[in-house]
Amino acid sequence: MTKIKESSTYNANREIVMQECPVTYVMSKIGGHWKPIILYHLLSGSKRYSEIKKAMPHITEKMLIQHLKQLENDSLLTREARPIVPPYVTYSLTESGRELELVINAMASWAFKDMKRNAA
Amino acid sequence: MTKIKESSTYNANREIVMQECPVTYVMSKIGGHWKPIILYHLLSGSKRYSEIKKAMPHITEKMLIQHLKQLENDSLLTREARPIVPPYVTYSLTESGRELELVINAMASWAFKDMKRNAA
DNA sequence: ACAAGTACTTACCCGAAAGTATGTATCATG
DNA sequence: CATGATACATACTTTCGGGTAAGTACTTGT
Repeated sequence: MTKIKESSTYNANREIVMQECPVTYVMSKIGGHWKPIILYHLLSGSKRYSEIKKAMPHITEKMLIQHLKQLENDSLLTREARPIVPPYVTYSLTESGRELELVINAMASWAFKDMKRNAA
Repeated sequence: MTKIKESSTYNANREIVMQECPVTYVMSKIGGHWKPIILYHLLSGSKRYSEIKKAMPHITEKMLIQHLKQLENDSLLTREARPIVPPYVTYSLTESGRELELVINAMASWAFKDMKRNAA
């Protein structure tokens, strides 16, 4: 897990902004290149680690577990490991995570509209 | 304007992801600490540069104009400068920018729900 | 004995985003 | 003639997210 320095303007601003800006709050949970994609793939149901990996060929393993852990910490998904070998680990969305579908849909419909507009 | 190096894995991945992920598309337009706040302040109507600045005490001038220009480039707002001195410049949302209100609302309602859930 | 499969972990590096500090143009006013 | 107001611009530095490459643990199959 990457350590975070506390006393920087960067983080000070981030916190200030977080408290007043729900958009930034959401970004802090699902921002970055990979999180939305992970969530998207889990919207269709629980998946094994290796299944997610297969579904996202461009992500590195480091990034994948890093984000899976962050999403787990943020209570957007849960991890279930069966104590067998080879390991069998599944990830599923929580209530909170599933509710993001509405947000994602709102973003998607704006995005498609905007892409069309800018293409014309 | 910040120059962008083309041949990096980072940007390669970014482009791959952008084409398939509307969420990332939206993020590329309104991501970062400040853009959503700027948009939020403009939702209540056109504002002068100095008014926006006053409304966002923590942002530096560099960040403010940088993001205003990016938002203008992305056609989310328009800039109107009256040729007088001292300068009088106003910023207003475009159609595209105003349509983001729906997205912002979806995000906000999820954020508040999630904040409450995590506080309990 | 050794490779293969699964789900990670760790050390190191690089580039983009954000922040700091200072400078610029124009004119009105004291 | 110098100060203030407005809306920027630019050089430099720090911070953080992301990427590369390699290693780990445990067991089954050959």
